[in-house]
Amino acid sequence: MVLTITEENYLKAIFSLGCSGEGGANNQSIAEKLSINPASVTDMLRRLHEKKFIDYNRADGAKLTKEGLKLTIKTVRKHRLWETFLVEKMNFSWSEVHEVAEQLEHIQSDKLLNELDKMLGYPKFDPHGDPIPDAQGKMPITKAKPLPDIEIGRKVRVVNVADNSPSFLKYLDKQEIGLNNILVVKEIQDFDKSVLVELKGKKEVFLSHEASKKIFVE
Amino acid sequence: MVLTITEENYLKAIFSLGCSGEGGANNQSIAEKLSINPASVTDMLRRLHEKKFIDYNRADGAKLTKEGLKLTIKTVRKHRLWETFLVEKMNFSWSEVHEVAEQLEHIQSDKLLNELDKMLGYPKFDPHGDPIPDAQGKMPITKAKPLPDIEIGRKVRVVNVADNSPSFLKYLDKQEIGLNNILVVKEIQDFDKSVLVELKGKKEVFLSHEASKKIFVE
DNA sequence: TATTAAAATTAGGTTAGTCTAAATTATTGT
DNA sequence: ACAATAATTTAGACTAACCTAATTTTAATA
Repeated sequence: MVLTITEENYLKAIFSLGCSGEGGANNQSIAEKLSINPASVTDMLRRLHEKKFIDYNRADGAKLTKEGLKLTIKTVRKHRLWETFLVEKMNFSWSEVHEVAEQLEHIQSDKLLNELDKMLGYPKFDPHGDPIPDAQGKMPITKAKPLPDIEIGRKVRVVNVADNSPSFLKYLDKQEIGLNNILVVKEIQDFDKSVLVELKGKKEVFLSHEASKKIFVE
Repeated sequence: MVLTITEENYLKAIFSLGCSGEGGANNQSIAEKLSINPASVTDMLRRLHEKKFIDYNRADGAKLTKEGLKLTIKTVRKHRLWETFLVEKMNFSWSEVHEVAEQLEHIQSDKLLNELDKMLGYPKFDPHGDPIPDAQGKMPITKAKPLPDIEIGRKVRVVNVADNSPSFLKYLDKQEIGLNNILVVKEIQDFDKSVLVELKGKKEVFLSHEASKKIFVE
């Protein structure tokens, strides 16, 4: 029941690929996510299958088993609690936390995890608006939608961003778009689907279609 | 300049063996400290020597170079700051921190380390009374002595314990001996060198010679 | 249906870190 | 000084994770 750090990272990759889509994760997408060669993935998938953490076949790809899912959700919980800690207690910005949390998520101590949760006031969402599973593995659910799906003229609140890379987050910082900001969708351009939004103080900015798809609002 | 976790652990072992004694650390003592086979140590010492982190020869054993010392002190700093964090902020007892700190000390983030230091108020000693190197690598120095070296009748304060194992620390907890406790040395028994000390509230306890050697007072 | 392209796997190799067993080198007591 | 003992090193092998190159399998298309 004890996973290596590498195994944890594979399961996380399979989890995140499985979430945002159709069936399971295929060999190639996992390889890409972990920045390794597809050939290297095969072996590990076999191992994870033997250990009963995933179901795997060529047709459906890799999918987490119940046991695999449980372990992975715990890793996700750790990752997101640590990110919250870094922002709330250690003066990190949301664009700085990911890399460090990738390390911290592998620390093994249930007591530390529980104390962290308590210290932070049992948060439900991390600094990017991603849901934090509770100690039982339950995730809060929201009905957030990506910005391009919002009707023109509606006033909405940013609740989640679907890309935690420093480059994207720093771009949002520059545009003065942050979690819980209120904004109004003014126009969607026909030719490139870019979105014009009004921020507080009447300031208006254009967001590319690519960027706007990653901004979830309510 | 980037060390693997294993390399960091070797350097820490060499450091701690070099501190409490004569010349350098020999093959066998390192193996014992790391709970591995002496034959496995040889290779790594060669590697660390090649990378200029240690000087090594059969006569003098392994000694850290300036560069090796610098890196090791940083690891020690991290370990002790994390231990302090766990006790001060996360409700850990001094007998619970070591194992988790062994994991946390390998986290790589200068910002996190500095913020940790700041959050804790730049502590000079960890929960076992061990000195915490500052950001420049400087260690506070104390003139603490082991309990058996104290004259009968003197009133002293516990400032450090030289064994961080849970078993020893829990034993001290049972005896109600903790950091900063005031105690009076009443007697040293001839036949087994055990020490009789008076705690606050006039309570008296016997400490074996083994135990008393590990308790440092001022 | 046969060919081509894409995806997955196999084969063989590498590095870090470990092991056991055997061989070598030092140390030490008489 | 020399045998016994202790410490170290070498040799050879293992596992986890990765790689590249070649091959096989599956899917897509003319």
